[in-house]
Amino acid sequence: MPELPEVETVRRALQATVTGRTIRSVRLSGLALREPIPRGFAKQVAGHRLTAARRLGKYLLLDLDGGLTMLSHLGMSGRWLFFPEPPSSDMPHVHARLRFTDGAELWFQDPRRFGLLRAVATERLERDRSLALVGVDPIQNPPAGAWLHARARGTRIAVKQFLLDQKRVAGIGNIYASEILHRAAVHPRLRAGRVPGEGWEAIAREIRAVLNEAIDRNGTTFSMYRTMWNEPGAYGDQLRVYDRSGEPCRTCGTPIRRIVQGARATFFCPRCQPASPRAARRSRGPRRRHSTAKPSVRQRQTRRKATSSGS
DNA sequence: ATCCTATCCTGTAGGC
DNA sequence: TGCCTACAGGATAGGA
Repeated sequence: MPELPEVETVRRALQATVTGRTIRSVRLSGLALREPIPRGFAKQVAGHRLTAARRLGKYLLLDLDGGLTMLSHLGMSGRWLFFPEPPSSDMPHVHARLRFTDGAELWFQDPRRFGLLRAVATERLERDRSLALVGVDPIQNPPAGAWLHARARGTRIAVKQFLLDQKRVAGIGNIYASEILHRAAVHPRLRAGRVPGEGWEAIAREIRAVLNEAIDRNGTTFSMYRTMWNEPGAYGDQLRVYDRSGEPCRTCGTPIRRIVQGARATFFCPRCQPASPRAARRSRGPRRRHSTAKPSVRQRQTRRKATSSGS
């Protein structure tokens, strides 16, 4: 569920609320997530104060004093929930409850249990078996088009799959991969090794633009994602292709198509994202979104709607 | 080495 | 209404 913008939204909320608080005690559900929460977790973190909330790709890093870091991943359905005063009624699928010395609580809820929660010595984070596999973070360290181009040389996987691989660029998931490729005008099935340099320049540009715009809107709520304040993300209105199968492309009106790649849905516009570079050159003439001086009526409406509906 | 498939789990939407 | 199936924002072990 949560991709980089959703995780960043959660990180900011955690940074603003739980840093400075000291953990008094921890209760665990005992159910395994992606892997079991380690037995000693509660004892490790109890008594320590949260000093910072960081993020790497889709991983959240909650630093504690004393050189310890809580490493968490939200998987498909994970949420961190903060309660200044914890509710008396129980909630389902809560796997960890951190109680602070002031009575506030932080809960980790995860119905599908694909998430992750463990404590790692801060100085050993780079060697953590999960984090060690995480590639560059596109917000902290935006990859240049040439860098992506070089990384893609010789690889035969589709460019959509390339963007989903967390070992290269970390944080892009299934929604934003489709969105980035549409805005970059690159067909998702193109082999990454065959995407031309100008394609990678466009992809690099749109990775930054899409992720930053999504962060500005607190992410996308497709079905279950909520911010830590239980509010939906507002980027949903901005989606150009994701989950819009059959609906008109917001750029050219052509019906959006849904295909399956690696058992995941991909959405794209067959006209804006031609299957071959040759076809791309052929069709580039009539509609040049990025070079027209005047935004289209539709673009202006979208912009106005976005600014007026912002929280 | 690289790439692909299946798998973990629950909730929900849509078809009948 | 209820039952059934398909699918969902992720990561990864293991096989090809």
